[in-house]
Amino acid sequence: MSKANKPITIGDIARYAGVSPSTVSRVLTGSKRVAEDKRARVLAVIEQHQYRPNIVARGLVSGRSMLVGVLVQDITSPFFANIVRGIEEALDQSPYRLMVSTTQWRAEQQKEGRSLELLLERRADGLIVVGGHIPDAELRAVAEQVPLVAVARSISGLEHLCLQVDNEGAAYRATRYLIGLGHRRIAHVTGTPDHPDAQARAAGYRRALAEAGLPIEEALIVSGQFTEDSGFAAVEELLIRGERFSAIFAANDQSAYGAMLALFNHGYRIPEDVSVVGFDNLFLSAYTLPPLTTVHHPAVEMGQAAAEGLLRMLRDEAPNLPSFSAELVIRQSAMRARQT
Amino acid sequence: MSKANKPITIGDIARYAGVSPSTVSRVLTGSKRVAEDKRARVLAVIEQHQYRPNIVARGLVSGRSMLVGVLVQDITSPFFANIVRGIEEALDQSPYRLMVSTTQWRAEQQKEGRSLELLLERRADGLIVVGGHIPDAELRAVAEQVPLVAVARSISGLEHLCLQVDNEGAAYRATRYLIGLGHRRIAHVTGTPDHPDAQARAAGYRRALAEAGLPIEEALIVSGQFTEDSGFAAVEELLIRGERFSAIFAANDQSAYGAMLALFNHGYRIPEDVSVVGFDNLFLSAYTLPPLTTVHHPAVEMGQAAAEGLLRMLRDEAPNLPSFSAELVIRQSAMRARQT
DNA sequence: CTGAAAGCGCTTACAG
DNA sequence: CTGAAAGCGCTTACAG
Repeated sequence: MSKANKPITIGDIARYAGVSPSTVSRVLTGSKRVAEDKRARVLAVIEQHQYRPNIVARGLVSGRSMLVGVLVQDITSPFFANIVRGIEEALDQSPYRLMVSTTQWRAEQQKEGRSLELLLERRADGLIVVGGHIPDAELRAVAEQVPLVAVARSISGLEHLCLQVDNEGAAYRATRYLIGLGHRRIAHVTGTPDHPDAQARAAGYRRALAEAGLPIEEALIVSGQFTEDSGFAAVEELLIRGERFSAIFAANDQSAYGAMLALFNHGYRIPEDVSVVGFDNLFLSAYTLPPLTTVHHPAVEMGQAAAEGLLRMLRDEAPNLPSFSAELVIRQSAMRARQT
Repeated sequence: MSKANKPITIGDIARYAGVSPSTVSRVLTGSKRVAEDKRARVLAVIEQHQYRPNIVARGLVSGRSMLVGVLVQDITSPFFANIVRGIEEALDQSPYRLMVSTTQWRAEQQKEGRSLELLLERRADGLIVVGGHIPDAELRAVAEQVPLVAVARSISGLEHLCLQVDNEGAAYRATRYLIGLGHRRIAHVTGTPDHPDAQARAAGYRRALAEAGLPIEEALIVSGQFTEDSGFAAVEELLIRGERFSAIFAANDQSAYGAMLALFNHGYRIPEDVSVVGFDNLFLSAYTLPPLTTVHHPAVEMGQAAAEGLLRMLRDEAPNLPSFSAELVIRQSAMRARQT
């Protein structure tokens, strides 16, 4: 089991090439001119021995780990996974690597903070926070010490470091679309009630109704948790209570999937009997039966933009985060309301 | 933008506490006895200054990075994401952190090797390979240098380091189930043709047919890529060719989703007109319409087991990977064949 | 129990 | 252009 062959060091290379370690270092970093013949000799020896500089040691002297910490709520959620993918793509061109830590399945909030600790302890040069529930104050404190950017969550006081879509506006447009289709009784499955995005989307829903002169019926607003099963349970509840509605606006696609299953189980057809609109446009939403009409949330692009912003901060430039809009993608889960 | 306050070091703590750095180190590592009063003093100063030891420096001395590299084909695929989640859960209890690198979207294979390079360069203490297409030979070479474990892929010659389910057997049982339901013309959407898992599943399908005395019709076997769109295209092709079949066994859930959409678009009902069975039991498969009958692939558990095995290797113990079985989960996408 | 010293593998002024 | 020296922040024998 013992891996006897200890890695070869810069000193070994220097010896083999008949130069000093400093010179080897110089050809490695390209920092200064080195005589052509020596450079060639060093390169040959490196190639021959498959030498790879020890980034850890390099990091000690530079004071940088060349690691970007990513704190993600749940890597298993397709939306967050896409953000991470975007981050990884953007970081690939850079010398930075990704160190990830998941937080969601850590029951208590304290553990979430613990994830942060771990990343910091490892001397991540920068941090990208993806969703999650770490208190704003804590994040503000961290941002004092290390470049930080947040995706899909807001941090009050640090708005310029947060990448988000206009949730309220997008939810407003989604609801308006349903109203335009003639629906008058539109139910809403909210996201996790204390989540800012959930609140913003619910606000957009309410505004659309109000502007159209439609009554806002609290009985049609049921709270979910941004999950499939909570969407399922929410619609079950609506159905059991005997509420009347011809459309549902779900706070995200996952809860829309659950809503659709509840409808299906009760024998309702989508969209003939009830229209459903989601939010996020997960990849799978193009494959539900019927394909889901939803708001496109550009997760991959946001992840990329966040990483690029962080890279900028790492170079001591301004983060300069772009803004993204979320457009409605019309598929087949919503249709014109039947005459009532 | 400059983060002026440079991190405080063990030397600072020593000075403040009036002891030597060695002593501080000793209370930190708990390596040797330290007088109670000094220990208390040091601890107080550490607490007061929020000191966190520099793991990079520590790593230089110990020769370990305390980082586990995870090479994953595609973090965006729910199946792989679940494996990563399992890995993370298992590593959480340990002092190791996760460094991930994705490979799939790097077009050429060379780039996939590059991901490996990057992880090695960072001196990952161990590696977990999740899927992917890095050549076996390359992986065997890497395994010589650093503890390595593979999940959801095989490496010939390194079978004891690979965690896999019995793909052939599970596919066999899934197909048998369909046969038991009275289906005689069962189509198969394969996975990526050169992928071992895809081959094993196709072999299981063929064996079930053969054992039941059913003819194996090559026209009913269409190749997919383990993706939604490839499943869609495969079934489209079947339908356009006018093939007759009453059931489909898809090599994985994602291609089953695509297959279902193609069926839906052509007006076929599931399972009344055609039964569909998938493989993986992704979380979402409980929410498709109708819920998908599929083979449960214990991704999270496999990820955990892989991480635990690696942790064992890191302690110079035998990997001792457990074996997992994949059982059929019966839901509503398959039903008894109609009399023909 | 505890401090001074050496060393982990690199990089970077400092002198030639 | 290039080598010797110092130092990055820690840990670990080595002496007391």
